[in-house]
Amino acid sequence: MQSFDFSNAPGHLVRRAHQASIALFAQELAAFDVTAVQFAILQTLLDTPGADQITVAQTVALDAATSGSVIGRLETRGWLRREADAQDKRRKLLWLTAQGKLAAKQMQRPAAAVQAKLLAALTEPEQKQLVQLLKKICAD
Amino acid sequence: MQSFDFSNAPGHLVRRAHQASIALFAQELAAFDVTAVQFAILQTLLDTPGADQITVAQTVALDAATSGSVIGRLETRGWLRREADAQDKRRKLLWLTAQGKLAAKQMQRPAAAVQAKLLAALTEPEQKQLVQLLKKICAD
DNA sequence: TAATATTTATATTCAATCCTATAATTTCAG
DNA sequence: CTGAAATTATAGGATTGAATATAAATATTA
Repeated sequence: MQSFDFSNAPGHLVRRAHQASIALFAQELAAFDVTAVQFAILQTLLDTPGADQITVAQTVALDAATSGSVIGRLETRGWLRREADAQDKRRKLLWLTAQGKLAAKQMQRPAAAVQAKLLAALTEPEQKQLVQLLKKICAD
Repeated sequence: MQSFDFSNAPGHLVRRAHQASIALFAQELAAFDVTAVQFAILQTLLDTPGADQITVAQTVALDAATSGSVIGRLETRGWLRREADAQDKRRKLLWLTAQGKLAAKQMQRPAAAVQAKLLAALTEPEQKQLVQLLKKICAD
């Protein structure tokens, strides 16, 4: 009945790949009860301690509102703390707690396993190509 | 500080690609105020009128709970109606309304434009390859 | 046939996501 | 310097998404 073939549409495939990625992440990191986005924020703060929320949001590709709520959950969890910037009182700077640092490092191995499993159906060169193609369409 | 390089992680790139896809969809189909998932359900019902919710959910890759709520919104919108199955009273069968059919068909052109724009940064062969690779990792 | 298991739909809960609006600051222009 | 514009954080609302629990109906098995 001439409907749109969304099963081959890249938008639909990307959505399904995202679903698979999220499910794998939850499975592999069940012990931490952490999401992929939370993990990304923790890794960012491992790299750049004291960053402000906006910078972290840009780094992990989130809008300010979303990053605020996710960071709030990480704070409640005791993995990071927010501190007002003395220079610019609008800003809140973010620091991992000791537990946050430890957890963030322990998550790295299972997070790498997620990536491997997500691409398990592809050959080595296909894996590299997929990453390159995705980077191209994600380039701002 | 030896953090995880999520900027090249396929899981993160897939999430960003999904974000881009959703944003493009909202932009190109602003006149319809419809989401990609809602669109997929409408196209499915264009193809298989009278399908039940579970079948539709599987077709568009949604769990039953989510499809139920999305379908409820489409019903409120007047684009489809739910009808109890006389044979199996657990089931509700789905049918597009006249307006639903019309809208679903009018959405096809802008939805195709979304796919084209999503892949605009890629060459023709790259586009085909990305779709093939995504299909591989999405294969159940 | 009766008890059990499965299927379907829905409600609830939580997280992620974005949008808009608002408040508080800071910066910039006149 | 003062008023306008931009920035940062947060609140509220809506949608997508999954998990869980429950209710209703059907199917299967003993």
